[in-house]
Amino acid sequence: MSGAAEAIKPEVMKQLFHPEIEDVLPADVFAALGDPIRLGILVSLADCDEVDKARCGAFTELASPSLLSYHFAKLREAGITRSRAEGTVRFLSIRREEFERRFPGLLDSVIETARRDPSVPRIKIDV
Amino acid sequence: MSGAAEAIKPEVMKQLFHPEIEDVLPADVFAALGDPIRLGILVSLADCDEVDKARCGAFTELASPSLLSYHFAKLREAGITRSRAEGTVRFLSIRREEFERRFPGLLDSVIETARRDPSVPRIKIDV
DNA sequence: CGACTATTTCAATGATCGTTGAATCATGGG
DNA sequence: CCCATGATTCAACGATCATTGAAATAGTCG
Repeated sequence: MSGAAEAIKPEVMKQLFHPEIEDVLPADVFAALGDPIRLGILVSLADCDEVDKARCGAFTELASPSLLSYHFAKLREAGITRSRAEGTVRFLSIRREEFERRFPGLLDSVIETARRDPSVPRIKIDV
Repeated sequence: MSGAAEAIKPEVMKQLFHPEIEDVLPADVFAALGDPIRLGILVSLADCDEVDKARCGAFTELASPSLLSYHFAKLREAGITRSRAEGTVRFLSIRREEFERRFPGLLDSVIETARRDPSVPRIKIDV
C-alpha cells in the first residue's frame, strides 16, 4: 500500500446489512417482533428522548452483550432498525420515515401495543 | 347409560383451547403473525363477506388440511381467532371485539398491512 | 506498540418451527 | 351399522430459534 493512503481516516468499520425497505416482507417484520426482548428494545428506543443517540451499550439491562447483538441483528435484518457506527460505539435507531412509507400506521400501533403491556421489558436510555 | 339420555344431541365435539384475552401477550401475537400462510388466513378471513361463516375447509388453496390445522391452532392459541364446531364442520372467525379491547387499533393496522402486500396469499371465501 | 473498551462472531446447546404423510376421530347419511 | 367427509393428531424430518460463553474484531488512548 502507498504511504499517503494511511492518512485518510477510513471510519468505515464492518458494514452491517440493512435491507432495502421495499424488500421487507410483513411476515418477516412480525416474526422479528415476536420476542419480548426485541419488543423491549423497540419501545425503549421509541421512548428515547433524542433520536439516533441510543448506544447499543445502553441496553445491557435487557440481556447479555452477545444476546443483544443477536436481537439487534434480527431487528435490523427485518428492516425495523438501523445501526450506525461511530468510532468504537454503535448507535441504534428506528427507521421511522421509511417504515412509515412502506407500512403506514403499523409501527405506531405496534409500539403503542408494546408500550402499554407490562410483559414487555423496558429501560430508560440516557443519551 | 340410561336409554332416555341418547335423545339429547351432545353436539360438543372435542373443545379446542382458546386463551382468555387478558392472558394474551403481544410477543405471542406477533409470533403468530410471523408467517405468510397465517397472514393469508387472517386477511382472507377479514375479507369474508359474512362474519363467523368461514369454514376451515374453505382455505385449502393455501395449504394441505393438516398444515392448515397446524396454522389454525397457532392463530387460535395466540388469541387472534376462534374455532367453532357445527356438526362435522368447523367455522373460523376473528376475535374482533375482544382483541380490539385488549390491543386497541392493532388488528386493523395488521390486517391493512397484510392486505396491501402481494407477498401475502389470499383466497375468496364463499360462504 | 499494547492494554482497554465496545461490539460482533462463533460454536454448541436444547427448544420450537414449518412441513409432510399416515393415522385417528367425530359426525351425518345411506 | 358402515361408509364417506371434515378436520385434528401423530411421528418424523431438517431448519431455524434463543441462549450461553469464549474468541475475534475494530477503534481509542496511554
